[in-house]
Amino acid sequence: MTDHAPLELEHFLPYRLSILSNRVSQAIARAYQDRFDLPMTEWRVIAVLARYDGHGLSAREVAGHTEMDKVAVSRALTRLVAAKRVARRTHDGDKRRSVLRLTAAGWKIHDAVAPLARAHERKMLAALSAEERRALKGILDKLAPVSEKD
Amino acid sequence: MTDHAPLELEHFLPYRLSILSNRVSQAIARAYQDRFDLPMTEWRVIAVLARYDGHGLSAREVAGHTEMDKVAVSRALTRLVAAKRVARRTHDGDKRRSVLRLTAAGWKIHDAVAPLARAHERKMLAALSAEERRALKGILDKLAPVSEKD
DNA sequence: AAATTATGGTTTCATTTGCAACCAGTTGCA
DNA sequence: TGCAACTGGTTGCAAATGAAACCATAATTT
Repeated sequence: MTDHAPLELEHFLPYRLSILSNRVSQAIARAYQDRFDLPMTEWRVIAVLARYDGHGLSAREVAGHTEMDKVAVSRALTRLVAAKRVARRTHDGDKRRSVLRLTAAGWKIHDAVAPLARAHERKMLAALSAEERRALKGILDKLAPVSEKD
Repeated sequence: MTDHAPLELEHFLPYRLSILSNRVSQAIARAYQDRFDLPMTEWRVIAVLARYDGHGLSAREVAGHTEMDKVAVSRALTRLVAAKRVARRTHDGDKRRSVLRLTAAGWKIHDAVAPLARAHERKMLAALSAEERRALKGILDKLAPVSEKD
């Protein structure tokens, strides 16, 4: 019998990362979905519109800040606009661009969900020591570029 | 103007985790897919069958080890068996259970892909210092339980 | 200024994924 | 035994995701 050097999945970094991330995302996604009928994608759009309030971001810019592709953003916006959580106007100088802003309803969702999100993060971080928390930040900073698209 | 305390997505742990994991997974997935017509799910099945060689695992057991749900495993197996990468027999004492084994072709794939996987992991780890690598393991160990299903 | 190329955004279609219902076989128990 | 509850695995259907084609407008080239 040859030595096949089988890979031990449960110690394989990309695998562990994927499992962890999927579990976390799914838990959060379900929470938002159940309480606000708000899929993750839409939450992310709301989050960046809140963050860059007053800038009147375009869909392209939202895509940049959320790391979503433009199709996903477009679909999220369709629903958000329909639900009147986001107001979409057309850019004055460029009729292709949209100009996006949270409505009052959008802000309300944001203000309700943001603390939930933070609580979730805190719960995760609570499992770690202070050094581990610091280390994790550094690690993520270093790994992010490695995984970048060419 | 009220204080809306907007959430900064790019510093939000679950978000960062999700972005990182998705990028990594997708890069790897594409590599396997392109070279071996092997989706991640099927690779995972192969990996655990290789790991528990000789045990004649059932689909249920594969699901357990891969953290995939049984439907995903079933579908992956359909293709793997069709491609003769996995041999499926029926358990002697229990006709519901399948007994799964890698075929020679399955092993060949495994032996080709495993080093690729390891190389990918090495590339990630290379971005980190020795302490960071150690820290990361510990962090993943601690975070995994937090995210567990109830 | 007409023709080309590029950009913001949407639509379409094919594939993937998740969930519930389902089928077959097994176990527990009256 | 015979019936209910359970388990391994598959199927079918609906929603999520991704890639390419597409439309309208803008910028660039000649």
